[in-house]
Amino acid sequence: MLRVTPQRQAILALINRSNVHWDAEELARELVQSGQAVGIATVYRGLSALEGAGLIASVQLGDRKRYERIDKSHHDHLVCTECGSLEEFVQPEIERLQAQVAEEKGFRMLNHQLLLFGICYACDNHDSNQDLDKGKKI
Amino acid sequence: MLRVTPQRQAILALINRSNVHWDAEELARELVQSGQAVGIATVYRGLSALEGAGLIASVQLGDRKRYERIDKSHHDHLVCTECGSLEEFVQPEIERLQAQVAEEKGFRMLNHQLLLFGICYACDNHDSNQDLDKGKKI
DNA sequence: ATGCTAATGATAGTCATTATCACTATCAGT
DNA sequence: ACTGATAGTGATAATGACTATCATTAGCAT
Repeated sequence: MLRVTPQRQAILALINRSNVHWDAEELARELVQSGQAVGIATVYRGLSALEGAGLIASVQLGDRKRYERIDKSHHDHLVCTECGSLEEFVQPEIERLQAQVAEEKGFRMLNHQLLLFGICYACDNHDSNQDLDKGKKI
Repeated sequence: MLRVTPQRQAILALINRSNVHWDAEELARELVQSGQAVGIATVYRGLSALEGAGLIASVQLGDRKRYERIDKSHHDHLVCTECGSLEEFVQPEIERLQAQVAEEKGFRMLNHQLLLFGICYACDNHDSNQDLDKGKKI
């Protein structure tokens, strides 16, 4: 049922090629620049389909949804509210405790999302830099 | 600067009166029914102001933001993707490990959000009930 | 009581995402 | 390879949650 199209291949390739956390608009812009423009609606549908197929993963950040490549290992995110950057981390013990909580509550956990909001090292140590004020807030 | 108005008192009272996780629309509807109608824009501003003042808390769920009363203790949420219900839980060890991760990364954590998505006990054991299909998906 | 200014509320606007729809492309079965 | 069923595309309209605007109202510091 899920068809392989040039548009989806382009989207998938771009996401798998880097550690960037893309949102639909950024991805569409990048595809235009690389000469393989894809309609914005198709980008949204493609991202949704690829996520459904387990080929990419997503992080819901406020009103925006960002997509990233799939790692071998699940990870969570540190979100800098100054510059919008996402940093990844892995903490197996947290994962284990989450599963344990769900188990205790009779809750069949399918998924989870852990976001730590705050100021990243770079922003915390260079906040005299006025340029950073232009960074997107979350 | 933050003024006390009947509208905000009504909003605060409603949220503090129950364990319900309200969103702006639901709250506005409830206020209309209780005879103290408040403009939808005022509800949004009131919720934001009350959260800023530390009188209520919020959980960002997909595209919607829900508000809840402040407990003595921080808690996280189990989100049922079948019926949309929110269940709360506390796991101090997870909290501690989060702080430790941030510390190690040189990240100044200000806040966090942990959501466990899945099927709650009620939905998991009564999914033959067709009515549940009408439940709002997250 | 008075005035400064925050708050209200009706409504218009914003913005990310989804639906629509005519058309195109994939792919399974011949 | 041909072809039909149907999934995908893309331009654009629609949706829906939230925010801005602005004239008017109302806390609250003095």
